[in-house]
Amino acid sequence: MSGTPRPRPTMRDVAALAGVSLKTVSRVINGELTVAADLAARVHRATEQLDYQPNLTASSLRRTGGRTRTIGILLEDVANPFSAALHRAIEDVARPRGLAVLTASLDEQPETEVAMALALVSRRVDGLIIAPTGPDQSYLLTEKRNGTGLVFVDRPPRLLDADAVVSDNREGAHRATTHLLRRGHRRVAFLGDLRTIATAAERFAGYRDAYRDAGLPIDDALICHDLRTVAASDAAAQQLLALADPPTGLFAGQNLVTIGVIRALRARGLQRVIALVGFDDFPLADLLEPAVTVVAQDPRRIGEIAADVLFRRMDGDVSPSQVHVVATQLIERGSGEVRFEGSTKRRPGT
Amino acid sequence: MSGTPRPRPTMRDVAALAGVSLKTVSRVINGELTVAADLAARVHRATEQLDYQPNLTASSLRRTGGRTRTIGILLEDVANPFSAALHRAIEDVARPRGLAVLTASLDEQPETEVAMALALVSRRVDGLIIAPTGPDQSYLLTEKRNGTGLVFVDRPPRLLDADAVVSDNREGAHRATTHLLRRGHRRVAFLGDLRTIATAAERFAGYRDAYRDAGLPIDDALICHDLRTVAASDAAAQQLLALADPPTGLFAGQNLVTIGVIRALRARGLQRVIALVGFDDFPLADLLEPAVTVVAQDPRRIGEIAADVLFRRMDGDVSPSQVHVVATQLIERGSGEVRFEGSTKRRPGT
DNA sequence: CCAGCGAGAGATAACGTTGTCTTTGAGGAC
DNA sequence: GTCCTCAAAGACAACGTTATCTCTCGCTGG
Repeated sequence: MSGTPRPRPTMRDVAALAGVSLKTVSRVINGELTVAADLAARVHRATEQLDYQPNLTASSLRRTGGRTRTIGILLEDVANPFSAALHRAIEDVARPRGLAVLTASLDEQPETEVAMALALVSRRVDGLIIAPTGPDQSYLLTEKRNGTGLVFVDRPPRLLDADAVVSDNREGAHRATTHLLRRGHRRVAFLGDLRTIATAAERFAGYRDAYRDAGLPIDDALICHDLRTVAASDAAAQQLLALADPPTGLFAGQNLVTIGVIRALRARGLQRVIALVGFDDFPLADLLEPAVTVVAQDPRRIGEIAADVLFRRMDGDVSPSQVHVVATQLIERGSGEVRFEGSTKRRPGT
Repeated sequence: MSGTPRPRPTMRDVAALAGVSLKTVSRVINGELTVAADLAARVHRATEQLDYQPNLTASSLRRTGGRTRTIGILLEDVANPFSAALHRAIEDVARPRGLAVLTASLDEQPETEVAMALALVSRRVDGLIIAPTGPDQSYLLTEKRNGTGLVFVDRPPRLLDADAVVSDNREGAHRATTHLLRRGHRRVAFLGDLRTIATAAERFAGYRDAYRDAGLPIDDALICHDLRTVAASDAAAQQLLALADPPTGLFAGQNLVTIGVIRALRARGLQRVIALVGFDDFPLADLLEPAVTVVAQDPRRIGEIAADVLFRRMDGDVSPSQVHVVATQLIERGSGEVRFEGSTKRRPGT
């Protein structure tokens, strides 16, 4: 039916049909007010008749500053709830400004981060919001100097001076751990993501701070790092629970880790015996039994702030870059309020 | 430190530094093999020295066909798990082809659909994957004729001939309902999303089919349409459960509806008494008690097929458009296997 | 009545690239 | 040596816009 693609109408075609000059069409399309009403009307009629769609590619090439009205977002994984909420929040701030949003998932692969950042730079995005995964963002130095807005989220940039918006990971982890210590637990295990990830390291630091502030010693046997999947976390938690002197409370330093830990507790029927606090909220946490106590981050807020900061930079703000810290919130739902009673020794039969 | 943005280096600058012509630089950048090795090396050295990044905006303006190496995806909401999984699957197919991905959320607003589609068209995306929300996609007719690839997901297009990839909603709902009828339930309630949404209508049709095939009558008092939120679904379910002659089984025709229904069942302590099957799987459905039986869609598969079809179209495939139907899968987890025993009459005290 | 002005409209060049054509020169056949 | 061929490299125009400059009026004020 359609056959070979027909050439798209251009401003030239509109101008010819409306009987005006090319530049007049440009003025009308861009809403400049120096065009007589009757000419503007003729132009509008012509655009409709031809179904003309302006070519933003050409326009940004010519336009001063080369603005494309497009920004880029690099996230860990658009399908994970934290990233997705961040994404949505940024989109909501960008839309009213007429900005389109390019997205990509990095999957903790530094090479992907560089490749995608450059791919978006080649498309001349006006700004970039990045949840960095590599150990070095200096590859963006030239870009920053060239005028591209640059804001980091979730984790601060390294070897590059730029704005960042992050959760208060250390403080949140401190609160979670203290929450358990206050309820009588002395053996609180830490289960966390890859230590090379800045947020994971911060959360571990918060855990240690809490022990130090409570004047209690940490048993290194209760520390599990580098858990990247639900399955790995499940296995690690099961191993902890099988210790001769097992933990009575668990602090899970990440979303998927929390899920894995819950599976482990269920498998051993300990979900009402062993206390659990997770870092980062997740859907349905309140419908599980027991409902899961978490330190909730606020991805929407992080996204909104990041977008605001980005747009200020894109509008020419050259004040010194800043790290914005977004507070976390401890949500008590039950799993974290299980008190420690009795012996820390292993219950017979489990 | 950075001060005013410096102008970006162009191919011209690279050419000057390397002592070759502009066109030679273009050839090297595009990997054409007709350049002598020593010249190519000089060019590479110059690009690195200047930190040159090709301008894809300019290149797609000039390039035959005006390809931008960018596609657009319009989803209901990038933050909902179904859309996010779809998004991720498409991204995974697009990445190896060097395509960047523009995304936007439509929130069931037809005007947003049109506005965002045109915004992406203005940016000259090579293809569009759309989960349509409006009643009429004919506004894309010109675009299709102009050569933009066009594939619809989740719901078929209306008043426009184009490819679509959808779940087998009717069959899935039929299976879910039959599953309940086979376990002795005679009063199975239907709770669904807005009837104007094509998928919701299909799922309701499947529910009716199942009753018809079983030779049983439907009680219209057990039908609840137009549930858009968890809260509304909760309330609607509670009302159903309070009927003098309440349902003994529930079919929830959508994600959020299922969650609302679970809340209602919990509130009345009926989660092990009344059977529930939900349409569309969701994270942690297996960790709830009882675990939730669902008809799972396969958003990854839908996304992969949509991307494949899109790329074929972009590569010039002009065969007649087609609707690809992706099978659903009934996952028995417990909530849907509760049998009906005894009277359909209201249990005293509930 | 005419210089001067300002606003509306058009002509032209340019943005950074690639398509196409032309030039250059090395190498081979006669 | 001459002619032809062919590959490499460059010159130039063009993609669809917008920035800038110029031109044309109609009006105002003296």
